[in-house]
Amino acid sequence: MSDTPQSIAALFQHLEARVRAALTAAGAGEDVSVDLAPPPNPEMGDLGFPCFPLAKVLRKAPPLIAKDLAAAITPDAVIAEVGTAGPYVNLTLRKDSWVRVVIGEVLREGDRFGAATRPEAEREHVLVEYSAPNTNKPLHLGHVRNNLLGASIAKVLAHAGDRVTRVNLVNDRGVHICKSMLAYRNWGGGTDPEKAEKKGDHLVGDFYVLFDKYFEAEYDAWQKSGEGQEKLAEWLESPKGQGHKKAYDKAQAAPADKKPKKMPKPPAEAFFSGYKDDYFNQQSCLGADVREMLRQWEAGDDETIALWKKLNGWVLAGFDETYARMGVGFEHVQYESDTYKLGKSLVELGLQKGVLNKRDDGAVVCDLSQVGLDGEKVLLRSDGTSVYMTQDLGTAMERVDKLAADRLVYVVGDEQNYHFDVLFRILGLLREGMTERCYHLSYGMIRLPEGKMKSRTGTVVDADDLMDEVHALARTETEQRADEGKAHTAGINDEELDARAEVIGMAALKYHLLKFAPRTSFEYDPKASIDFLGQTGPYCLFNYARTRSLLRKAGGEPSFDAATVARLESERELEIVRLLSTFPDIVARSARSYDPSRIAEYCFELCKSFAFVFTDKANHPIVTCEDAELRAARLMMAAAVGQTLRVALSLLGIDVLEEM
RNA sequence: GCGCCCGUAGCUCAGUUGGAUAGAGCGCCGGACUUCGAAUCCGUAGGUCGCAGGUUCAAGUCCUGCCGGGCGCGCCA
Repeated sequence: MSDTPQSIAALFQHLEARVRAALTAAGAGEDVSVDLAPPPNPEMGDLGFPCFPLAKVLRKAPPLIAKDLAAAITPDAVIAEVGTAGPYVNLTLRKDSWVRVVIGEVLREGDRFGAATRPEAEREHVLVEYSAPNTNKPLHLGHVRNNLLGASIAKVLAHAGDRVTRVNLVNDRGVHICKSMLAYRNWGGGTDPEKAEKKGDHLVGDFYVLFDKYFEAEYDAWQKSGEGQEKLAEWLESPKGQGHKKAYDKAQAAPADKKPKKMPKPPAEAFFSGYKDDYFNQQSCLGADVREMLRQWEAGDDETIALWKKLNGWVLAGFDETYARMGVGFEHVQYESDTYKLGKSLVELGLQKGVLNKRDDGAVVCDLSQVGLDGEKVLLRSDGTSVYMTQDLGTAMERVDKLAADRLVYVVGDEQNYHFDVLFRILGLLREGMTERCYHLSYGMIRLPEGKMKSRTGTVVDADDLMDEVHALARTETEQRADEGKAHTAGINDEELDARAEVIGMAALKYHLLKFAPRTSFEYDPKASIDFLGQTGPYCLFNYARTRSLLRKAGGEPSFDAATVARLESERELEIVRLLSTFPDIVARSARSYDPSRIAEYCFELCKSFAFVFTDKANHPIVTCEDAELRAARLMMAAAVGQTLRVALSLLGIDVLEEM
């Protein structure tokens, strides 16, 4: 009795040890896992486990084993009762010590609640790379998901006990950057963000679109030219062209109910859309200009570098504004213009180790059959230049060696799944154990009702516009409530109104994008993203505000008292306590599975459970409770809910409001 | 053609190392504002978990095949 656990973790450990002891006494081996989970019905108990796996070892019927085990686990300072339900053993906890430990820990730990504490030596250094924007156009909805996901998982990992470094690898060089630069030089007329009254990233993005417009016109004209028609005719005669024509004719001739889902394009259209990249690289004047510009950039041409620096400066300044508003940041920012040459020395190492080999044409490749994949991957072109994969290999190795990272997490869309699979496996070839250190936090694309987002054609949801939009909606909502005299908005000034609208709008957006598991791809519904009803950010904020309102009315934060808090004993109150007790485990699971949506889900569950008690004024009065001791206990509970909610929401990057 | 991911309520999605009666939001329908904040709360209805086999004491979860959808498979990034 003297060894009553003083923390949630100790309490669970104690329970597991009691169960383990009973299992061992019954003759089960150490390998049988103890898996305590709440029974489907609270009347059965608080935690239970099935005895099926023991049947083989003990050679007895599961219900009999359950009976024996239940008898072997005697009540103690935390276990009130042990019962069985068929093959299940169920523990009922002593509610007083249970409530005392849980609420006590929440209020004692404050913003550290749910955080894993481990010795410094055991903390791993995790590097989270996210955002990784191209400096040729502004950020869009896809980047928003990436940024929110990356920023959130970084916070979750840190809370779960890792040492986290957030890294941005800015893609600031290459053909696509030169397209914007060329368009600006040709048709920009010396404009700048100030003259154009436009954020720098948007201004540069306009030139990227402009380049594409000119290029399309050029390509269009070429298609009608003799040379274009000649190429088309050549293709139509080729086996590939013939094959396509056959498929096209067949689809055309098919009866209406047997048409294929995806109609093949008319032959000419199919050829020209497929030939676009070849045209850009072979015939296009603009393409040649862009390549020449890239060549000059690599040669360090003063004028080109100056232009590059000017445009990149504008874009990065624009990004900084967007990042700041989203509440995301980085400890390290790397630029590809600095890192793109990394990896070449690794290729040497790989050749020495014999895991890479030089092909007859001079290219250095990795035979992927070594790692269970098909084909080979080129790491150095025959002209000796490196590819994207080579840079990634070099960057990864450098992060491990120079930044002393134990683990590398890459937040990148799922269209690059294969790339990272290959990358991690080749890293493993170059150095033992590297594969296991890497994780690709892959996430699904967000589709628009019109289909896929394409920045060149302008069918994008711009990040800045999106934030303006959610802000405006939250503002309208808040004003409306002020007018109706409902909300706590009477007499607040415009500045405060705006600040609240920003928090509420961003909460709606962030929650909406983080509540889906990362791998889930979904269609972007503008209405749902700013929804305030149901499982949403504003709903969570609202319930947090309710807890704060209670404490204000009661005259401030309650001080914890173990004897008093034990007065919480209704089923609904105990459900809240149970939920609070699981938060540390939720954080750990979220970190382990790299999935912030578990935190989002948890926030909602906790809110719902609190709202149930909060609105049950007949049976659960809080501030108005006449029993002073019970009132104090419930205020502690409200404080604990608010505290936990604030921590959980902060892991999603969501700020809270005292009033809304 | 090959590889990976997905298919769960009308819609959008959860579902832990396989465990007890598969959940939530939205929508629908029906209730609840003289009382701590109705941006709320409670309740009802809604399921052959894509299909067919298999493994297991136990399968939405694991294996195989098929159907349907997405993504990828370059000396691009």
